[in-house]
Amino acid sequence: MTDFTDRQREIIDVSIQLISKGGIQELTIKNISKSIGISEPAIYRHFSNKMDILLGILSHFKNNTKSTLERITSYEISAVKRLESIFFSHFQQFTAKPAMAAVIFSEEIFQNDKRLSEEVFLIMKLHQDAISVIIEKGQKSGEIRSDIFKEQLSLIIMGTLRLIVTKWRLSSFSFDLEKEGANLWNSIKKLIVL
Amino acid sequence: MTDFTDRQREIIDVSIQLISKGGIQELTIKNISKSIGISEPAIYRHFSNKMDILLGILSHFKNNTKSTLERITSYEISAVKRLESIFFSHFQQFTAKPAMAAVIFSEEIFQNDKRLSEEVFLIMKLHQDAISVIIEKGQKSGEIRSDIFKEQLSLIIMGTLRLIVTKWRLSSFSFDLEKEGANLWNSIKKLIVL
Amino acid sequence: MTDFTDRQREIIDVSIQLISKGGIQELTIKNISKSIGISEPAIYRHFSNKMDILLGILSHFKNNTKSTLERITSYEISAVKRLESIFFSHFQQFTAKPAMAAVIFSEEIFQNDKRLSEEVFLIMKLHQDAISVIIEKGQKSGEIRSDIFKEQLSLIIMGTLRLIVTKWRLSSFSFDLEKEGANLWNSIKKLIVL
Amino acid sequence: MTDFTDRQREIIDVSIQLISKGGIQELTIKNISKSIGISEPAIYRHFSNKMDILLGILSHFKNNTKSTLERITSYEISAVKRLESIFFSHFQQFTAKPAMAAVIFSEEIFQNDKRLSEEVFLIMKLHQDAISVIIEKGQKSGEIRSDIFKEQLSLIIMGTLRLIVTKWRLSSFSFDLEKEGANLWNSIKKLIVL
DNA sequence: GATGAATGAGTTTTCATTCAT
DNA sequence: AATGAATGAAAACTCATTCAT
Repeated sequence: MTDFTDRQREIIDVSIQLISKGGIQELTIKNISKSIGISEPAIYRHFSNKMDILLGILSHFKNNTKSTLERITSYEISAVKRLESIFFSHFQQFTAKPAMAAVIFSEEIFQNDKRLSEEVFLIMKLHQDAISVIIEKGQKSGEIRSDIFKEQLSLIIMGTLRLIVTKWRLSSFSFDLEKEGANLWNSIKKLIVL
Repeated sequence: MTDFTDRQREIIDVSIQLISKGGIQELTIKNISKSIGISEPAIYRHFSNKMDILLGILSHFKNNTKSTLERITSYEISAVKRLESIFFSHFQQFTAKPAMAAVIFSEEIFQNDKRLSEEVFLIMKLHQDAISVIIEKGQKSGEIRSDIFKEQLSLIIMGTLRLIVTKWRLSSFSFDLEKEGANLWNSIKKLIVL
Repeated sequence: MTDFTDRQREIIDVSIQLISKGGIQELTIKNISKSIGISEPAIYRHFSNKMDILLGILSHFKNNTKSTLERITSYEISAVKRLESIFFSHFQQFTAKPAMAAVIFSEEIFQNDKRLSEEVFLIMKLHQDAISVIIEKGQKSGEIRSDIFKEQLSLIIMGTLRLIVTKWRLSSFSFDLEKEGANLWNSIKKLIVL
Repeated sequence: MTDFTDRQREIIDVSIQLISKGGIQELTIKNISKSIGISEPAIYRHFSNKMDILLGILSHFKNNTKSTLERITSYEISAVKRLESIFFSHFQQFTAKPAMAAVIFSEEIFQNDKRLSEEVFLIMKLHQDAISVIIEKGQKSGEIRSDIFKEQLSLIIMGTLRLIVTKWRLSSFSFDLEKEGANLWNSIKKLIVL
């Protein structure tokens, strides 16, 4: 749970935007420094190298994921409502920071280094485990259908969520993600509740 | 429907493998030429620049997609069987050429150029339209439930397909994609058939 | 005969160690400050720039050389004993501070600046003149053979001394310099005394 | 016994000159390329990195040393003449290529990497072993005095040789190395022959 | 005395591409 | 169809130094 300084947060933020705009190829120290308005060497006062910036991005995502999931888990609501909350909180976050959408589901960006890809895998598992646990409870309480394994239901839910976000991004954010997402969720609900 | 020479096909193939291994950062003329065993300038005999290689990759994917979809559309089978065929033919292809799995769903790779991202968008739409059409037919014939829009069903199906492939890749191809994919498809079937 | 503050002496000391470890390339303000445990700008409170640190090192060597030579010259002993004292006092100093051995005979380190290389030349001359004077006395008193010019004898003595120190250093100080040096000196004595 | 291309030999040559002029700090890819008159990246066609250039320099020295020593060993001459040949051939080489003198005895230059320092150590040992063997023969044949160990005599000879070369270099090559060297050798001869 | 933040100039190295052969 | 040699541009990173606090 690393604590970042203001400048570090700024660098992470700008980096996410750069990746979102043109892929990792766009994430250069020059581009970061230009975006912030400081010199290139100044970046190295705040992160000892580029890898550390990428790890910073992932750490930021992980903290985000953790606190969102913890918040939702703390609510006293039904399983389906819980899943809905996860769905909707993602859409809210992406609408607020569209750049995040381009990076958080792009495992490819982080695949060229073990430490990075492991971290990505961990974040993915965090989501999946949380969703699986919720589904399991829903299945036990009779809220959610039990004729399909919870792992598969969680795959279907997450996959759908990811794809609509990807489409939203590829369409240059041309539709209302929160609205379309809500519609989509209603359809998923129809499929999984008893 | 560009026709590629043997060498061009070789370059495209090797390029897909390189991207699969380490992201686009790994796709350099040097790496391509080293993998093939020819000199760097030799690459330029076959593609006039790097962009053309990337376009070549996408053209290859598009041709693949088209012929697969055409083949499946030509069969006289039910809508559900058709969807299943699309699912399974993907899993077969990825199992045969795992590198493809890392590239075909990675829109981020091609996002830094308009011609590339448009091409990516087109391939995605090709799939989606085909699936939508099939679902529509299935809904009309009473095979598939009609209380959910075909666009949404197609999103759910494609999203799930994509995510299991991504997981397979991130796990370093550590499970049997064809088997797990078949299981998953059975679950999806339960959800969408009447 | 500059007087150094404690901090300045510390910086000079640490600098010698750094050069000893990895050549001048290792002597950076960052490395100095890290070794001491203060910030980089803090170094500039004590030396106005890097050149001044290098001059400080040489000044330190010069003071050392001078006082050693003066001390030895003050003794009322024979010429041969005097030469032996110079030899042995070097070995003692290097054994106590091995890092010095790597720097004091490395004229190359200081060659890229006139002020530095002149200073180096001067220190070398200090040694040589002292040795020459002693040899001359020894030759006049009949202690040392006179069929070889004092300049050449001094070259032979100093060259041998330097080389054994270099070998000691290149062997990572793996033998007892004082012992081996004493043996070597006995052999030299055989060569030069009548 | 690596074979170098013309360009590689040129790079090695220029590198030795640069180091001679201003120490390793002067040996930058920029300076090399500027001296030769090609671009910086062009250097990398001929050496894959800077380390390889340094290894190239040492390989050059090693080959030189080996062939010189082999040549001298092949002559049917007395031990003393042999030593003299080694002495004189060094002085000839340095007079022809003064830059070499600044690099070949500067172990410090190569100390920041294991592979380099090991290679330096090896070259030094090559010389020393050759001289030791010659001295041993001379002692057996009664040519050279036997009351001093051959290792020590070799140290004295090599140390003296090195120091006069260093002085020649520090004096900006201001005296005739071959002449002064010859005088010095005559004095050494007086010391070691019976 | 000391530090956090910053910078201009420079380091090694890689990249896509060109050209003469 | 292929290669050896080369290059301009740019990459990540380091260095000595400055300045406000």
